Amino acid sequence: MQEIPKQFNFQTDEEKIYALWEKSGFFNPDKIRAKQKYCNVLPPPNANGELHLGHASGYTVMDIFGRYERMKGKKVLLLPGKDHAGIPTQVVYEHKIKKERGLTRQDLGREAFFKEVYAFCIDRADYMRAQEKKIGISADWSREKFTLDGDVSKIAMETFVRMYQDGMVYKGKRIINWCPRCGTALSDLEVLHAERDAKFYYIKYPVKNSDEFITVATTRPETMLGDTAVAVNPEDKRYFKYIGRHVILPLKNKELPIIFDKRIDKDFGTGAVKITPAHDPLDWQIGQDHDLESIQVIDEQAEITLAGGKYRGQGVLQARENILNDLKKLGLLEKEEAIKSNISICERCKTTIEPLISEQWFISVDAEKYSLKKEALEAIKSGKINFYPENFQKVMTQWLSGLHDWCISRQTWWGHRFPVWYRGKEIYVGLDAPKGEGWTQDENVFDTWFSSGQWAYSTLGFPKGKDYQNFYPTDMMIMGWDILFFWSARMIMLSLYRTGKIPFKNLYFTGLIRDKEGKKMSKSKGNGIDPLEMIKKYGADAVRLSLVMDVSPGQDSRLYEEKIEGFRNFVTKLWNIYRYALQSSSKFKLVEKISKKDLKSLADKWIVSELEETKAAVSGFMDNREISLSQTRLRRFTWDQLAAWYIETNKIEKNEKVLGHVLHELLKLWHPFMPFVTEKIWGIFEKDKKVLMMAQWPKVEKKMIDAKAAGSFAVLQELIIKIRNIRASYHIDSARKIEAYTKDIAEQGVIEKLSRIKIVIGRSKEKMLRISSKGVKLSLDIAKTIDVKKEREALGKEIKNLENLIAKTEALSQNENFLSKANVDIINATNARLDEYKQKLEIQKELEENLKSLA
RNA sequence: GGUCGCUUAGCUCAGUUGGUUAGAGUAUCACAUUGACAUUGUGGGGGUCAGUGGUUCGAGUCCACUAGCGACCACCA
Repeated sequence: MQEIPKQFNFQTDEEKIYALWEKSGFFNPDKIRAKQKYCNVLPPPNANGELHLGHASGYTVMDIFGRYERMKGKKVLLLPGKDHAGIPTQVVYEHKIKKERGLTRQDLGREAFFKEVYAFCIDRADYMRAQEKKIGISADWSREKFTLDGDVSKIAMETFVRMYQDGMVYKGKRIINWCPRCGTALSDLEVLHAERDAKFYYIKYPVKNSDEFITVATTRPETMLGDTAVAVNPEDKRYFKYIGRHVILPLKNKELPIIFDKRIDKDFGTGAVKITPAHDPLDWQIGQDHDLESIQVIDEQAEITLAGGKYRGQGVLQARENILNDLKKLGLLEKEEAIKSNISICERCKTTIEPLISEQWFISVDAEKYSLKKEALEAIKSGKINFYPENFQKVMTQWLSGLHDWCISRQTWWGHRFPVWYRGKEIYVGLDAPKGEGWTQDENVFDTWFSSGQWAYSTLGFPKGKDYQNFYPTDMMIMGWDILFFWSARMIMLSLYRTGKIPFKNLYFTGLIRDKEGKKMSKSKGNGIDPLEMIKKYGADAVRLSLVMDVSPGQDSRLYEEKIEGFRNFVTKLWNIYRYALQSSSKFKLVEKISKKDLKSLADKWIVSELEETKAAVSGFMDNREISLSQTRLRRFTWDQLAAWYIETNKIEKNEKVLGHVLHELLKLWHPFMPFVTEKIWGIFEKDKKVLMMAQWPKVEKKMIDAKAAGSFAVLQELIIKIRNIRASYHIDSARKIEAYTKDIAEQGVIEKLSRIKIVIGRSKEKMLRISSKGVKLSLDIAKTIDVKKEREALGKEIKNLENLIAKTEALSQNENFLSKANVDIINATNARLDEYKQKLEIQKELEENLKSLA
């Protein structure tokens, strides 16, 4: 007998198993001989931190599909990478040098800063890679990419150059979102909105040549320094009399035109709005349309500019206070009102965004020569990309439809610097610096999503690389829904433009992992769960299961330690099934193939039949990307059928070959979900074979499906459960063997053992409790122990239930509409069901008679 | 304002193209047990599938509306 520990020792074994897989070489698709291919370019995590649950959950899904496809005999490439993650990484590193050395990036200078951050990222990447391996992802590390790698960068740059040549990028002065803390422009997507308590200030603007006033309401009085008009709705009768007239801007004594624009809501505030084109997106638009001057009064540090006169140099909040005081002195502040207001904040640092006019680079999403927007919409509409869940297709379509030009220049240092050079009024856009003297390179770097948006093909060596030829378009892309717009939409647009093809055939969204209360996990709240700590405590397999089981795509899920613990117990259960097998016989081994001849007992036929049904169901679910359903089905087979019933019968009527076969197939079926424990067990049994990871996914043997055996076994189970039930409700000592009489019975041994009774063949004595399932009857010698009244009540309830069912089913089976419209299979099944109910009813009535006789 | 979700057992969630008497995990209660099982086994209780209406022979599943919750997008001067 082999000695094997009571549970899987994941703490020491996981690392060895991962090393074994790496050594086997099969993470690398070049080592796999197969015609069919499967590729998933993995989303690169930001190379500035730690592996968190979001990564863990995504990787688990990616790995499950990857391992499944590999076992199905495909050349599988899971291509890992890291993202330089422009702004977030810069923010992290700036904090670091401030804290550790008291330095700013300016102290270091651009070049030195970049070098340091680069080294930092490489170091973090090593650290994170080790973490990624812990979750078990079967990625080809030899192909790992970084967004700043030369080849990857070059492709991204080329795309920019081409787009420039195709008239799809332009540089222009526009109102943009400015983060004063990060010191850069941001795209609309990088701006969040938050509701804050604010004040609405009503300010009186004197009307020129009169003693009247027009009152405007604003939450940002400091911007009035840059006002260039007051606008009202053209249908607002209150202001008709001011057509063609002017107001005087207080504090600056400047004449402002009164303009009419239908974008002004006459029911909001006073219906009159101060227009500051330089510091408000809507005002900017109105300013453009009415040819208004833009006066920048707030600078990039969120301080008042020279144009702000005496308020120059003050921070916006300080200026606001001073301006309000001055207005009060002049009697021009009519009133203040507390309101809730939506403000824009920086996604990364939560600083209030200052909208201001700035010269930036933009991608035109709807250019004349090539419309990124239209092409993407069309590709999605054509259904070339399968969305999981499907409704995210709508979300994507809607977002694309309303897409504006995308600001891609960032005034940070960490990232791809624009391949643009200037000399006087000359501009040069190209991959390499232009020849000649006096050129200076554009200071900006690309929005990080511009390079990651090209990840699907830039990592594969577009356009000539072997991987690109082999694996593009990729098969699968998996990400959290929170980066749907940031990433997947941009990947679709940029890939279509650059390669003419969709980047991936399937787009699968995972939900967010929340805490037990459904709250978002975050460092500041301290409610986060560290996946690595959990792996250490419960094992990677348990963590994997807890992240994907009973979870559906795109739907958020909650995670808490008890849940992981439950899955750890399941891993232990699986382990012990194999431990039992090993201990049951010194010769036990896994069996690859069996034939019908090997099936001896009813239980053998039943379990093999169930195995085949399970294989078919699991494969079907997996092909539909239904991870959770696959697992649920497998779990039921493993625990409720195999462990609870078959192994119990196997203790009575051993059939090592059948058990060995079932366990052989079971390991394969579980492997994509629980790679470590299954590989470990496989290694114990199949020392000389290649790794389980490369074993062939089970094929369904239809001829082994045996409905008759399944039916007979169900009868057996019913009888046994009935006896157990009686024992439980009357607390009959488990040691007491109830005597049972019957004329003739199959599977006597199994019934006796599993329900702890002693069967005597022969006529039953008087006053015995009868039980029955289908045609099988047993008389139990416990008439004295039971409460006849209680049993009759229970039986009565059951009889009534059956009668109701029969009435309902009978009505259905005779309904003409049903007969003419329903599918034949359904009709047959309904009739069969009806017969079954009737049979059952008959049995119950017999039992009722029996009970009456006992009273 | 627009869009998209969610609402199923005490809790956390599944529910595959509409078709058995709606499931699992967990919790709880009773009994048993250290026998492959960091426990496990057996059994019980627990749901008018948010509500209303519709389509259908048949609705947890499809449609409409309502309510509550959530998210996203836009805008809020």
